[in-house]
Amino acid sequence: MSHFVLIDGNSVANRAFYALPLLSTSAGLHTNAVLGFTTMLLKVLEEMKPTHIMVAFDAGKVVFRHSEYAEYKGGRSKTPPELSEQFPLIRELLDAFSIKRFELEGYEADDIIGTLTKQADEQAWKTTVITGDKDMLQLVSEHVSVALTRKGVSEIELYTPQEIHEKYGLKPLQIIDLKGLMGDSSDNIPGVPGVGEKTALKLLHEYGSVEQVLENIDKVSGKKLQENLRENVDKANMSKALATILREAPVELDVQDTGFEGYDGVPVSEFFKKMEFKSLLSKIKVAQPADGSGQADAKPFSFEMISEENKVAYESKLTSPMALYIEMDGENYHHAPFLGIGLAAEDTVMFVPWDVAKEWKVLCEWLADPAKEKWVFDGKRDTVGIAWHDLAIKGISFDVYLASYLLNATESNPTLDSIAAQYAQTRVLSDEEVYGKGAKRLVPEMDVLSEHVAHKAAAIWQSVPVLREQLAENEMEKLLGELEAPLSMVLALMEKQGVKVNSERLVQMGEDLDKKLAGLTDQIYELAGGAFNINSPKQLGEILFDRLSLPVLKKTKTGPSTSADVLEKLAPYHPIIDAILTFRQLGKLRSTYIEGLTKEIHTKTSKVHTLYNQATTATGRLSSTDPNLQNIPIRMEEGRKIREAFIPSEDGWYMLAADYSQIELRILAHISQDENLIDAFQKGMDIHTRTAMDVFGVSEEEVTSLMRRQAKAVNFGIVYGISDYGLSQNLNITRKEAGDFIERYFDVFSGVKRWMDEIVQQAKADGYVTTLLNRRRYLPDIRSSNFNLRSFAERTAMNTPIQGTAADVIKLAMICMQEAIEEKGLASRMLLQVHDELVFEVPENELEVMRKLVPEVMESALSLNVPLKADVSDGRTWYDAK
DNA sequence: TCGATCACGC
DNA sequence: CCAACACGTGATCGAA
Repeated sequence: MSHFVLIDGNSVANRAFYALPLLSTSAGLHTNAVLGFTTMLLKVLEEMKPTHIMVAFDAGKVVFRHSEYAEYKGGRSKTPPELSEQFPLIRELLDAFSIKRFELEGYEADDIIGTLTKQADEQAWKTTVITGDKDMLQLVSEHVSVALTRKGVSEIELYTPQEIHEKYGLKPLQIIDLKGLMGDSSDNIPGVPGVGEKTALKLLHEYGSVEQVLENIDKVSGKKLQENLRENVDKANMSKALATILREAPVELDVQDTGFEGYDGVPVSEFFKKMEFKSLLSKIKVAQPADGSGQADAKPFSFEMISEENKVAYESKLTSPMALYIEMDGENYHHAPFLGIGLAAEDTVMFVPWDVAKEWKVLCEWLADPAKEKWVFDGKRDTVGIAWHDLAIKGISFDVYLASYLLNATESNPTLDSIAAQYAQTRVLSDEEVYGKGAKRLVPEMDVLSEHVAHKAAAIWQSVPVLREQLAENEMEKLLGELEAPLSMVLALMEKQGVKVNSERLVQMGEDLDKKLAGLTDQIYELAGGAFNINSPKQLGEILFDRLSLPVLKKTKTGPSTSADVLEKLAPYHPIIDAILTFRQLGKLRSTYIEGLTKEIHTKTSKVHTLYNQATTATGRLSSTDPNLQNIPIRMEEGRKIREAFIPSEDGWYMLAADYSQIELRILAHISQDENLIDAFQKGMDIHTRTAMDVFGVSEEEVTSLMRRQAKAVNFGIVYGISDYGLSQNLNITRKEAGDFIERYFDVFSGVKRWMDEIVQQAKADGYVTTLLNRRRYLPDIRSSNFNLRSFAERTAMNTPIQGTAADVIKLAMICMQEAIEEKGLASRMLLQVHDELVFEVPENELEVMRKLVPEVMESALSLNVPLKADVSDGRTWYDAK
């Protein structure tokens, strides 16, 4: 059966460009859009097996729509040169595959595709359109499906009439009416003001089309909506016309001419070599000459299995550099048993079962030899894991895990299989494929296991040169070599060291909580007039809003909201509310912080050994799990008491904590160069009071506590990049009032405003933003037509340089601090990092030194044009270090 | 098993 | 009144 595939070339290339990091060849040719396009194309060929295929491109400057609406696509910033230069390459790609491409002067790809799908539809051909543009959903019919690219271009979502009905409750052609009503900012289609997707769908479900809605304006509910519709009849009609894809373009191409019978591997692999798509080369089938001379491309994978008997013969193979991977059974390397070690270099791949490895003296010495360079995936994991076996690894010279994270921080927690797919020729199975998941997880037989681990080591070996090149391209070698890599070794020490926990204290607090919770439960049942599960938002909602008839202030997807901010507003209505709030608070303490923490106490050490994840966050911060030691309560006194259970691991020692004061705002002052903000910090003022003075135009004495609180919330919003809506929720004021606050803030701190405008512009041009140390975050949604996605990306553009630079600074401080401790021969140990705070355990005789040294090191980690400030305190427990 | 809701930190 | 709440982790519920 025939299958006709039509690709919207411009749309797919655009999506690919913004979804992938800006890669380039050694000659400096940008290739990310080409790579994304190729990935999509290979996937389509493999999964859809088209018999006919064609790619359409936009052509010419004067699109016929311009004559109808001069502003059409006016809001769109111009294509960046890094992308435009890739279009000729994409054409070359298609020629290599012998795939027909088509463009028509003055028409968009949409219209070409619209016309051809109509032809295909008339002949009842099975047809699929590949695009990133939702407008194209209007082309869907019995024979025509539209596949929308998602997550950039790596995944596709297929739409038939059924799917469109399920998702929107509309027929395909009504997609045009939807756009007519709601508009599309990316194409500058105006739509009707005040009408978004929700309202538009409601109107269409009721009336069916733009025309019908306009005929029945009087019946539409909502005065403002009626008014908007009445005033914008022309706009609505015009928008619908603009959104309509032409299906009668003068296309002189017969569908029959697009036949496709597979591609010739030779020109394709030539093209891939030119693009330096090393990982794709292995995926294409090059026809094998009958004499077998083409074997070079299909070298089978092989590796050496090391045993007690043969190990001596491989001693000489332990070279430098060499890729190393330690396979463990489980995620938590503080406990996970070791299974084996994979090793790889240019001409060797080996697997050493752990039982053999741990008794192989030459290998253990090689591991501990700092002169023998190791390339690894997550060196912290290896270092800590092997330390639990009283062995050591030294000489880690490249970590593909950290490198891959720096190249694309939005893909959090890179896995080795995904790294291999991007940067190596060897395919690595995901651990889930090898072990199974959940209850079915099982360590496989040795033959499967050894091959899996060997693949991992080989993939690391192959990835390193590619990653190095890309890091150099992005100027990130120093960020990796001087920040993340040394930091991973500092974190390894902290994790292995662990923090001592007073479990008796936890037990005692748990018992107190149990009593209080039992009392509260009785009280709540009494007030509610019956027993129910207080932990169930659903059941709680029924009690509050049905039985007690309290007003519903906010709804979630599943029913009325019972979150703390809502309950606080309901507190005056009924005494049960306060009891529930307290119950929630104490319940959280019990389950997460008493029970959860107790479970994580290591039996041998009586300590908790957290896992710091160095490659998870989009901003460059660390995160902490098992247990999470970055969210131990502090704001409420009852919760704060949990910190009494965190104690020094040696008798007579102290806990010492130091935190940066307002580090994000200081960084904002530095990068925005705002004179007012710089002045505030240089004078050492309380920043929230100063903000209140400036925003409200009053003197220091006139700042009320309300004014300071509001100024603090505005500063909070600036630092965290929240919207005016977010600020209004925080302060419990209207969105307009919140907007006014922000406006007044920007009047006073005009340098901040200027910087924020610039950074958004820059993000739109580059597709990413950077921190002071050149950490990078891609913002694929920055030019999205979806208001929410775009606004979010814009706030991220403003927030990430601030939060990310703060992360850079404390990471630097940690490296310097560890160096200082070692250099001065101190016994004190760094234990924790909580984003802007460092916690140490310190012997009494080092207290004086550390009280001075820690803030000094933190404050001088990076030199800015405002001073950095760190406050230090100490005590017998973490609680007392306040 | 997994999404939704809630709550803790910075 | 388009819709929406930075960055994380973890516990619990209840529908599949």
